Amino acid sequence: MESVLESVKSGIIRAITGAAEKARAEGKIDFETLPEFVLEVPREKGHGDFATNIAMLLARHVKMQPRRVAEMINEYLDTAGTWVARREIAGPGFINFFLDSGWMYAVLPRIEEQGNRYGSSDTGRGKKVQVEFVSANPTGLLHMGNARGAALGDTMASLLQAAGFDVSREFYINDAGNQIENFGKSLEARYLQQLGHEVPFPEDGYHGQDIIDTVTGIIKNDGDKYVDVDPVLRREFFIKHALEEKLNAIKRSLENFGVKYDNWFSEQTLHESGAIDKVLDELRERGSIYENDNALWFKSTEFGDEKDEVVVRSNGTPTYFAADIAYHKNKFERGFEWLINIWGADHHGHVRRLKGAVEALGYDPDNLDIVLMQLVRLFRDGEIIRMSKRSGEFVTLDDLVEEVGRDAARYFFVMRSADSHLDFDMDLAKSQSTDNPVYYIQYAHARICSIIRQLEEKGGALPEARDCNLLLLKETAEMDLIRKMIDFPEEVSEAAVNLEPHRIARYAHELAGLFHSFYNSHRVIVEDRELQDARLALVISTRTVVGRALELLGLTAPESM
RNA sequence: GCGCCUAUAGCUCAGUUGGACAGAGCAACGGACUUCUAAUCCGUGUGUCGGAGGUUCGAGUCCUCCUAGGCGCGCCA
Repeated sequence: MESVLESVKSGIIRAITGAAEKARAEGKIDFETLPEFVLEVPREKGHGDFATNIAMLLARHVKMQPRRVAEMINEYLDTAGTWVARREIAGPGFINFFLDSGWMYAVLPRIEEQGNRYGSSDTGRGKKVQVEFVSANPTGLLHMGNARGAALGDTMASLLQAAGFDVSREFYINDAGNQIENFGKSLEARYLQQLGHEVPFPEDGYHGQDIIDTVTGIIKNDGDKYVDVDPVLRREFFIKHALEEKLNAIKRSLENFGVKYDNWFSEQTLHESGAIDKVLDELRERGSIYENDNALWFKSTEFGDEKDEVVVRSNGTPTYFAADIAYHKNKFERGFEWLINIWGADHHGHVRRLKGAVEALGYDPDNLDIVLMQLVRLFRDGEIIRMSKRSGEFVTLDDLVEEVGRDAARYFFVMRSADSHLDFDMDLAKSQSTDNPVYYIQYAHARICSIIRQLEEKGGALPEARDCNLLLLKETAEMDLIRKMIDFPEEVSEAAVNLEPHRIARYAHELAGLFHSFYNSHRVIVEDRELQDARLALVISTRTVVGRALELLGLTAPESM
């Protein structure tokens, strides 16, 4: 359904187009095709509710002063039935439109009618999208980078769903390759060490306490029965056992963070099914692969990369990159029309070559978007928490959720755009004060619930917006709040299409701010029953929109605080 | 050395995709609770938009160069 904003704007745009064409028909101005003008909301309130730049764009073609063109168009402009009350020509040639404020009231019955669907749209037209995020190595615990990826990916997916895309959330499990071999060797060494054998620990092994715990668990169940087992079989067992344990822990952590996947995709299956060999054959046929030094290389330089990349090592084993190519082909084969990957910025070097590989396979690389997110720095007591496995100070996702809570953690991770470095202030995230944006937003929701409770205690009934005299809402604070809610559907689809969840974090904060202003200057429960009903309609809608914004961000909407 | 990202108020960051006088939060100061939750609100001001050129009616936004910081440049992932 067309939003309130869209329908008002499209009416004015039609009028502008009509005026330009009429002026041309009467020989006043001459142009072949109308330039792509915009009808936008000016920054300055004094410049009207909407403004168009059509005159400045046309001026270039018709070789007239922009203001003269504006006057011409203004003369032919018929804005009957568009809510436009007044218009002016200003600045270098803008035509500003001032609307009768009545145009805004329609949003309240709209929100009431759509409820939690308000803000959703058909922008995506059911396009199949896959968001792949976190995809952490199943050999360790989830760190801050994974946590930010989880919050960003999950929120993007929610936004895309709201914008009418058919979304699937996926986690790629790196359960194959060198690092897994290494993982197996580490487990094996720990196992033997725990049982008193003097064995060296692998040079690049996994030093964490967590794998010692895993091994202790194995010993508890099976004792020393693997000491005399063939090492290859032994490692195979350890890997299988440990991966399952780790993966379950990762799943639990993410669920605890409010993130649920539609699919967990195992890299190992690509090796076992022959998908990797197949995709390499295909690339070879297409001439994108060559042999050098007994290894196979992908010609990524043909796609703008700095150098070519090995896909099969001289020892015959495929690289991670080879698996990734097969994985992305698999994604397209599953019918996804738009692939979104969320990666840490330290992986940016792989973007070119993966897109190159996608292109080499005959797919459009523009259908693969790789969102790079900058790293997270944790602050506590004003100091950076330096995390390293060696120092032992290592904050995991579980630690973070336990310390600051899931809502604060999720909000802080998405409140900045992905490509800005994130300074995560643990003290601020924990504080239950005005400084904390999470509480600020949730408090707005709780306050509205409180008003409604008060009303019900007094035996009052909730009105329906369409039965209210909404014209009674004419205070600045009321109109600002209504105007903001009108923007919500566009805000959601813009945030979705541009993969910018921070816009919704910001929007929620601004909306809450407008509500708090209103709350402090006007009472809802008042003597005047008609006014009370109109204001109730206003705050009920506000609760819906704040609640929906919180929901999209994956936060709870408390009824009292 | 080459490549990618970043640079906006004292701090942390937005900036409607090229529009009019560049915004918000925090910090600072002063106010507002016998009334729906003061976890709130209302006032007070701050900018060589890192620097230099260019593109045009118009640049924080696009192009080039320079400076500073982060990251990457393995037959690791």
